[in-house]
Amino acid sequence: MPENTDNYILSGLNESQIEAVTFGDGPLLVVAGAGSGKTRVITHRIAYLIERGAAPEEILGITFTNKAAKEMERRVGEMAGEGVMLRTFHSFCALVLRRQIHHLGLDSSFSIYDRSDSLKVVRRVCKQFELDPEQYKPADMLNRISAHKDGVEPPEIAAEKAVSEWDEQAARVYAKYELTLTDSNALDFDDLLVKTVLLFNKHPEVLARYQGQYKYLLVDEYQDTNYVQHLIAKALQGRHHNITAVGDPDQTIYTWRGARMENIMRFQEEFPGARVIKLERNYRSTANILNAASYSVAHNINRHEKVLYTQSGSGSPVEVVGHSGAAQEAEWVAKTINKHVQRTESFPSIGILYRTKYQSGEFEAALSKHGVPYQVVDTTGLFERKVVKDIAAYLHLVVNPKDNVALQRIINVPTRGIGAKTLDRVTKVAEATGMPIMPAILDGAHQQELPPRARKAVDNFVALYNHLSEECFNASSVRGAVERVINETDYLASIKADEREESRELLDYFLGFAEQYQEQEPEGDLTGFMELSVLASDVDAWEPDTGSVSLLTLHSAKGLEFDMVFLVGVEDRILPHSRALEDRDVMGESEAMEEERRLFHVGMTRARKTLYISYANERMIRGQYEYTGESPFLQELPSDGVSWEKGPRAGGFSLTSAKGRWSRKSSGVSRSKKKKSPKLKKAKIKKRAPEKHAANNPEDADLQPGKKIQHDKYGEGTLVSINRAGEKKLLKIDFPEYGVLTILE
DNA sequence: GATAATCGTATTTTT
DNA sequence: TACGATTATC
Repeated sequence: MPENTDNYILSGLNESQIEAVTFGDGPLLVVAGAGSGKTRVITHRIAYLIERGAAPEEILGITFTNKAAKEMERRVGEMAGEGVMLRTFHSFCALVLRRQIHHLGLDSSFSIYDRSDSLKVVRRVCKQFELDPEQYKPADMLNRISAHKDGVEPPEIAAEKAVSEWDEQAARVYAKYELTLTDSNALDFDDLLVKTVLLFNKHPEVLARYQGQYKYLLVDEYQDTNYVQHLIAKALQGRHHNITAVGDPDQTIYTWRGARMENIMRFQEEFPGARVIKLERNYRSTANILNAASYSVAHNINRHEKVLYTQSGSGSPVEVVGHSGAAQEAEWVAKTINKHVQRTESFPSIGILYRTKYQSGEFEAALSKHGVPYQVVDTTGLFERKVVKDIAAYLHLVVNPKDNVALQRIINVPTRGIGAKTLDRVTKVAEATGMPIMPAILDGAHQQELPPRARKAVDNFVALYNHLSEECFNASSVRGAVERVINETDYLASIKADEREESRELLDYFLGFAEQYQEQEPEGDLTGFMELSVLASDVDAWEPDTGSVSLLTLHSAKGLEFDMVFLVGVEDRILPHSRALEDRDVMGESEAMEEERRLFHVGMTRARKTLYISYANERMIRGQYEYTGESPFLQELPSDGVSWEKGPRAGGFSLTSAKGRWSRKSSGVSRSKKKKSPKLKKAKIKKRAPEKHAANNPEDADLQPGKKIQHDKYGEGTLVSINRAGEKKLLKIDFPEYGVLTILE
């Protein structure tokens, strides 16, 4: 290896990292535990390859999110300049398909459907087939379709494989769904991957071109790749065999989306001669944090043994803190942050991590009440808001007139007298002509079929469409095009007065995004912008460490790190989420359960110095207070390096009478008034101090998991969990002699 | 055909 | 709770 490159590319790296960075040609798997510097290895390896003579254009780096791609681009840019292609699988495939999809007989102006678009199609198909929406839930159907696509199984295969009525119906819906998308010249997220594989299979000469171009392929987060993605990676490295995959099986948290840990586990079989390098030294966390996380995830059975070590000090203990309710938990987090800031007079990077999005509300309220700046990293961002989707639909339709979903979305938005009935007729007329709706009405197919009034309305719409097409075509910028659509449709005027301001704000953000897009992609056109608006998420725009606390889900926390982490809501049906508990099998734990545990592990390993884990005994779920209580995962933490603080013992509580029963009085009606601000949830500091009541029932507050309980039949036991069942409570109590029993009280 | 009121169901996680 | 979807009314 060239000696002179060592200093700036290799300095500060440990032995295994250097080995990975300087690995020569051939397949390489880097199994990198949390905090072991895997991103560094990738960026340095790219720099090394370039130093060693590879052209930047010959390198393709695949990341899991656009955000990660951007970050990597920045880091590679600093070390080795520009020109390396860094993208997600989805955006790379979109790029390939825009250029090559004509080989598959499709049109390069295709729309990309997000999940809600796809769901609309599935709903319509289900309705058409007159399927009972109870038994055949569109969302489940779509998940199934997606699973088939992940496995590159076309509808015919799906039908063959069906072993139940449900499977058969799903296959039928799948087939129709595919036809509908093709007619609309649209691809869904999965199609981006699947069509790319098809393209490569059917047209080896196209594949050969990409194989020739990309001599080096590096894939990050390999543990979360699915089958199609694996096929794409395999195809791309087919000529030079220079694939570097980096990942950590313990951080597989997307199996629900088809991620396969086996892609890592069986890497050597798939890529013969592959070298495997493990990165086992953790540079991020204190020993206590690392130890707690490792100990916990070691409870998974389906796992390859991996030992992480650190040379940092033990640090302060991991603190586990219980609370009576979710509001108290949030309050405690806010106060703890303030205390810390006052004591140290500094603002460390802080993350509040939770399992589900809806949990953010309590924290937003508490933080703003205490004047703590925060930002919610919300993935249901700008582009999924109705207002933005409406305007985007016009743009989609201009780019791709066949886009039936877009058309159906806006043909009567703002209302222009084209109701369900007219739309229905128009759809029928279009079907008769064999054309998608917009082309059909542009052709005047509706003229004879509609009553005068409806015809006029449709004619007006056609006129508007033509006008918009022209405007967009003539617009000097992407922003200009978007602006004209907003103006010419008179969209804002149609919004109810009290929501108009908010809509305006959202659209302003959208416009700002268009402008930003153009700055970054001077060559970019409307099609490119529309693509970005579907594939990008708000996480991509989020900037860490800006002197505010970050609120985010465990999933979106992947790959990030904070000085201080609050892992909150670590409760019975929240962290192992209730949905994961459902399919628990009798013999042991389900796959889903293990994934929840990995999620817990991912959360803990985000922390550098301080880790708090907290739970509440009660929280609002679906508008009702429910008992949750300690997560079973907490029992799996090591005793060393973890300190416990049970929730506040509020009020006197008569636990036992002579008969070992406990009395129960009326539970105070608790409520929390939380008016959700309709504004953008991103990066803003709310000033409101909502009323915060909570479950202040002293009895309940004292009935904490972990509490010793005397039972007249079974003796003393430890309360494991509490669930409310109507008027009664279901108590799970661990008795030394009998094990865990469930008692209805 | 548009609007308001009511009803029912969903909340895991995301490219 | 809170949203979307269906229904009732104008």
